[in-house]
Order: sequence, then structure tokens, then C-alpha cells
Amino acid sequence: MNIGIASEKSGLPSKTIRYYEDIGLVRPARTDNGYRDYSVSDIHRLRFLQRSRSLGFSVDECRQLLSLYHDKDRESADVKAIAEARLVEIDRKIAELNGLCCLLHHMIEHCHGDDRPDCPIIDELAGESLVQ
Amino acid sequence: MNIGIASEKSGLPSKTIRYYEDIGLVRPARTDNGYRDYSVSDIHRLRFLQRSRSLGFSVDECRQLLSLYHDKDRESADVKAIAEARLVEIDRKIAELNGLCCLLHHMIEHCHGDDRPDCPIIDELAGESLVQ
DNA sequence: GATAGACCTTCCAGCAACTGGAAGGTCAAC
DNA sequence: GTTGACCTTCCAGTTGCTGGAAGGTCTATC
Repeated sequence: MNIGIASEKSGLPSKTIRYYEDIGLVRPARTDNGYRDYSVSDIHRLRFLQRSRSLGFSVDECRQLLSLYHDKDRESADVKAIAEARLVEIDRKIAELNGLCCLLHHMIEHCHGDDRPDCPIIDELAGESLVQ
Repeated sequence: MNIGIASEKSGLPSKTIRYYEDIGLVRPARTDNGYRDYSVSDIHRLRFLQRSRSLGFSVDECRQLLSLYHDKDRESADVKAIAEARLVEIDRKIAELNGLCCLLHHMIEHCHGDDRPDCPIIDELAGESLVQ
């Protein structure tokens, strides 16, 4: 299968697929003319990557997951650990964004938002703080 | 003031302060020996940047906010618009992360996480889906 | 056989927002 | 005069791609 087909089947842009090859994630065969030739199992790997990435795993985590995917002697605990680490990170990020959301909301609420220059948002950023 | 002092007073690393100069955000004077020489108002600008960045504004938004900060004829509506756009973006991100959080949580819950290889997380990533 | 258009290839550069490090100049203290 | 803490510039690397240039290949049509 040419890269265009692989792209369609995996849901990844060709550019990304080539990039994944560069960093050693999915290495397809080559045909005589030098074109990449993806096998069905290559497509599975690409789809696996697409799903893992869309779940927010880093490329490095994806690499580990991919190797566990192929390791028939894997321990599910190893997989779970990676997923749990990701979850902790996501929770942390959500908490951080919630904090920012509150602060911004608060600032926006107090800004009349008209054609006059006085603005509690600017005041806040300048350090004449109501919050923080 | 040397950059080390500016760093202390603004809460930004020296590297970052130099970077902000490179991209034209805060341009200090120079002393005879070539050292950067920060004025009190430079420090205010740096602190303003530090706060804006920590509230999640992009460097480009910070640039706009900084120019509004100095514009005594600004309209607070302009500031409010930037902050509101940021808030929308943060809300969107929170929603996205909440979605990922749910999926991951679900997958983790179903994984026994022991020394056996069968793993619903891997199955999910491979496309034998329970979710999605 | 020529040519057009859709593929494919490699390589290089750029995005955001820094961060690290090398190589070297300056300054204050001892 | 030497040590050590500063400061300078410049270049490269981070993450995960994405865009574009320059050129090769394949297939269909004339």
C-alpha cells in the first residue's frame, strides 16, 4: 500500500506518517521504485498511534505502548501504569485550567468593556491586584 | 538594573527576558560595557508579561495587552475582547481534557493491571473498541 | 510517443516559547 | 593576579508536526 492509502486507512496525514518513520515508530517496506509499501500490520500500528495520540499520549508514551502492543508477554500492569500517569497529568492540567478560568472570569466580569480606558484586567496584569 | 536583578524582580528567568527582547517585547537600555540596563518601567513591563503569560495568554496576546497597557486612550472593550477569547479557548481545552479524562478513566478501570498480558487499554488503542 | 496530473521521494525550514550550553568579556573581592 | 559571579552573543535542541521546493514515477489520454 502506498502512503496515500495508508494515510486514508490510518487517519493520519502522509507527512505525519513519514515523520513517524523518521523517529522509528513504523518502518514500512519499500517497493522497487522507492515508494513506501505499507502492510496490513503497518496500518494497524499507524491506527494504534492515531488513537493513542488522540487520547493525549505523548509520542514517547506511544512508543512504549506500541512496544507493549507487540509484546505478547507484556504485563497489563505496565500498560495501566502509563495510562494512569497520563491521567494524573490530565487531571493536573484540568485543575490548572480551571484555576485560570476562574481568574479570567472574575476579571472579565469586573470590566465594563466600553470605550473608556480604565480596565480592571489591565490593572490586574499590571499588578494592582484584586486576585492572586 | 542588570538582567539578574530584573529577573529577580519580574519572576522571569534571564533567558526568557533576553528572548522577550529578541522578539521586541521589552527593550532595555545598555550600559557602556554592553550590559542590559533595566529601568523601573521595564520591570513593570516584565512583570506585566509574567502575569499575562501565567494567565495563559499567548506571547502575541501579551504583545497586544502590553500595547493596550501603555495606550492611555485604550478602550477597555479591546482588553475585554482579548480576555474573553482566551477564556473561550480555555473552556474548550477543559472540555477536551474532560473528555479524555473520562475515556482514560474508563479504560483504566477495566484493566486488572497485573502480570498477565491481556489488557483492555491495549485492545482499545488497537481498535477493538469498547468506547469511541 | 508526448504530455498532463496525481502521486511519490528527499531535504530544509518553520511554528511556540523558551531552554541549554559554549565561548568569551566584565567586575568586585581577596 | 586570580577566583567566581556576573554578563554578552550565538547556535542548537525541545515537541510534534507542517509547508514548501525540487525532482522522480505512474497512469491515462491524445
